Amino acid sequence: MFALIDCNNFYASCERVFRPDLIGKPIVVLSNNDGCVIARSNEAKTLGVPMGALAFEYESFFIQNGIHVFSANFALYGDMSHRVMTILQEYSPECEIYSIDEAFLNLNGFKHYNLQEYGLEIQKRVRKSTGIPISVGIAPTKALAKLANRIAKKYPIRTTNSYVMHSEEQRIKALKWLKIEDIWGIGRKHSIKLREVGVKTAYDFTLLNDSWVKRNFSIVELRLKHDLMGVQTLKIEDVKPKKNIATTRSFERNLTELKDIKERITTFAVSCSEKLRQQHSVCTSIMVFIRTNYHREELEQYQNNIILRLPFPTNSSIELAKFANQALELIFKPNFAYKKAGVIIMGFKPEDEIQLSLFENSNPKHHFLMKTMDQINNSLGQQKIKLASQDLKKMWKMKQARLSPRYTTKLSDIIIVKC
DNA sequence: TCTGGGGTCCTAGGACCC
DNA sequence: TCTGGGGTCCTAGGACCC
Repeated sequence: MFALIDCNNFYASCERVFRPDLIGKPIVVLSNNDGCVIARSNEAKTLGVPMGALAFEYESFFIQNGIHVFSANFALYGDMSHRVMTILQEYSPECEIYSIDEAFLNLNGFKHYNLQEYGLEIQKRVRKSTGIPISVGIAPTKALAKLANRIAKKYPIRTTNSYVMHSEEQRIKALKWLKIEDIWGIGRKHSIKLREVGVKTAYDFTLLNDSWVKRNFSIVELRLKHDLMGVQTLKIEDVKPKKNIATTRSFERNLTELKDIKERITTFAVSCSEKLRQQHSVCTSIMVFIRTNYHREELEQYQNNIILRLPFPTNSSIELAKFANQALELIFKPNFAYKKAGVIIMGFKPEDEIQLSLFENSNPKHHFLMKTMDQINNSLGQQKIKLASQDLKKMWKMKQARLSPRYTTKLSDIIIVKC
């Protein structure tokens, strides 16, 4: 059996942990730049706030309905996630952290356990230790555990969100209940295509012919089908080093000047480099993109991207910033109002297996310089040391009007308890 | 005024090899 | 009229996830 554990309304729940006065009250969390809603508490969902609701459109709705609004506080959510995951790892030798708020546990070999009670125990423990409410779905395969979790959320039993799918009858009933577009791994495009051939539920999907599924979709959907049929096809995955690393942002205002965008691109490249060094890799290609605001159709639009193959593999912030700026100059066109840009690095290799080139190589001094920079930034706080071409005056600030404190990661923000 | 950010995997097709 | 057979590697684009 597998368990899928999912934190309920994770970002909203994180905010509530440190604001117990908001228990039972509606909460929404906004995206970067306070643009749109990316998380909602159950109360906010009930009031009818949709996912992705535009903050400026809903401003008065929030006020009228007493909805508490937060800017995204990823420092807090990342740390809370780490705490939850650390606990979950105690409950199985094999744990896959699937996303910031979800994990699979392998429960094969737990057949003498009462899994219903085990699920409840995990739930209680996470709640007690972190304050985060979770849902637990337990079933014979990963895809079915996803489904069991959905049932657990939808039909809580006396305020507990835990469901175990033991029997074949339960499996069939659940599959008949699950709409095709709600299957994990079947998105919008696929569900439209499936509905066209009369497949309305997950159960219908499992009745399809294998080769038809493979031919019309791919091996991924075929594996999913088998997993839904109760045949363990998807396995617990190990953490793998990333294959791409991206830093992309919308700007809080339009940028037209090359020098302004250069500064942003430099900062994005530095951020990518830091993540790259953390996983001890070097990269061989870099992509830079820029775009105008595609939501504003009345303005003249332009977007472009370019991939540079680097003359040598590197993870130096200095070198990657330089290449990123070269790339930018190749695609930048004046007289456009740019709204978003990004840097994506690709083609990773382990940093201790670099193939040296006869002609040009990464500056060996950078290795030590970067190590020192990372150490300083890790101990004294991010961005304490920057490249001079970055924004030294802190001109750029994301719009984060309603940011909560970093309760768990910043010394001055830790709450004080008086007793 | 205002619209997020970061990932993965698969496939078809092209270029190349013998 | 008619044009082999068997491979590998790479990439862009499209689907999906949170």
